[in-house]
Amino acid sequence: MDDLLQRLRDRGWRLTAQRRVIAEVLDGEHIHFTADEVHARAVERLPEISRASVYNTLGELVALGEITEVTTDGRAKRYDPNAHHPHQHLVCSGCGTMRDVQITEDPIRALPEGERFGFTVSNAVVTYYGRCPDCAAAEAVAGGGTGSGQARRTA
Amino acid sequence: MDDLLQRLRDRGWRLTAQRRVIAEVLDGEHIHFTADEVHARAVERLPEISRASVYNTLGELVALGEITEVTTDGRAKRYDPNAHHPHQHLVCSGCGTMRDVQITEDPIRALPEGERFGFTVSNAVVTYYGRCPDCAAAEAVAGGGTGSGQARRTA
DNA sequence: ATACTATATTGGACGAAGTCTAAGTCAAGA
DNA sequence: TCTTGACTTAGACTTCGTCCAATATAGTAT
Ligand SMILES: [Mn+2]
Ligand SMILES: [Mn+2]
Ligand SMILES: [Zn+2]
Ligand SMILES: [Zn+2]
Repeated sequence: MDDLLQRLRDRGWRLTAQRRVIAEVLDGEHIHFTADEVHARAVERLPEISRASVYNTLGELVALGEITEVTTDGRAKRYDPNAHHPHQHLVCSGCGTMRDVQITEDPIRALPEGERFGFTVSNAVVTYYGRCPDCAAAEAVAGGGTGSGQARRTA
Repeated sequence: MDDLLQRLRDRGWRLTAQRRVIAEVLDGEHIHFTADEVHARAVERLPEISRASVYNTLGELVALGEITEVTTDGRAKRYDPNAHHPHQHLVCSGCGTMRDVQITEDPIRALPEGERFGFTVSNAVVTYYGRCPDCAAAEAVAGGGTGSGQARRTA
């Protein structure tokens, strides 16, 4: 975290209060926040921080490879501070909860040459979808209902 | 295609001009359109068709499993008529072109039990990112430039 | 062929997520 | 301490998508 701030300084960043607070939020709980969730937490420490600064800083951190942008479905992007340790995600289609997972195979190896069409393939994103235990339980209680509808939490 | 209309009729759908036209557009070129691209092409055949109907129908077709919704980055969702033949996608990070690809491994098998956290895992989406030959060529011409910037086409 | 009605369509208002800009502020070096 | 270019800010704006009340119509019953 201090190392992060140092790396940023080394890259010529001005260390503003805003950037410091955003770094703190991302460091605190390493979990997948949306930009607005980051903003909400940043405001607690620095009430006048703007949405624009959060978007700017997150975008810059992504460009530097310090955090990762995760898009699941049509919802808001989430920002993943766990960027130096490559991993994939398991997402609950009921409530949106997201967990880091490690897989055993290198997915790039699963793409044969004949399926590359001359592309230079640089990375693969694997996302698993399913029901988390909570949503499964909620469904059981609801008595085999429609299977849809669920308050949308996310971590 | 006619079979699609038949399947819809069998499911109790009213066969309206709008739905017919949307089915035609999706059938014509099997490629990954956004809702607005579908609308633009539908309008050529049925000028008064509304955006709302396109969204409604696409949503219904997805629910029936007749087409698939594809989200790559933060942009508009794309609709994939190639739904009865499961596949993954290879996306050019330069221009956004998207190609269907077949992979050799079942990605779900690459997720160990210990990494499932009690979820019932139902499917995995694998997306490959890279540079298409055109973008690679354009870069070479530009003489090892920044590597960014590129008009965003998509197929 | 006509009437009926549940289902579908429409335009436009609305909303969420994100981008952009012009004016003001401030971190850091001299 | 002064200076200045990098940074921040509020709010307008864009894009993608949803929702609604009013209207039209596919399919069926008569
Ligand atoms: Mn993660
Ligand atoms: Mn496809
Ligand atoms: Zn859940
Ligand atoms: Zn390309």
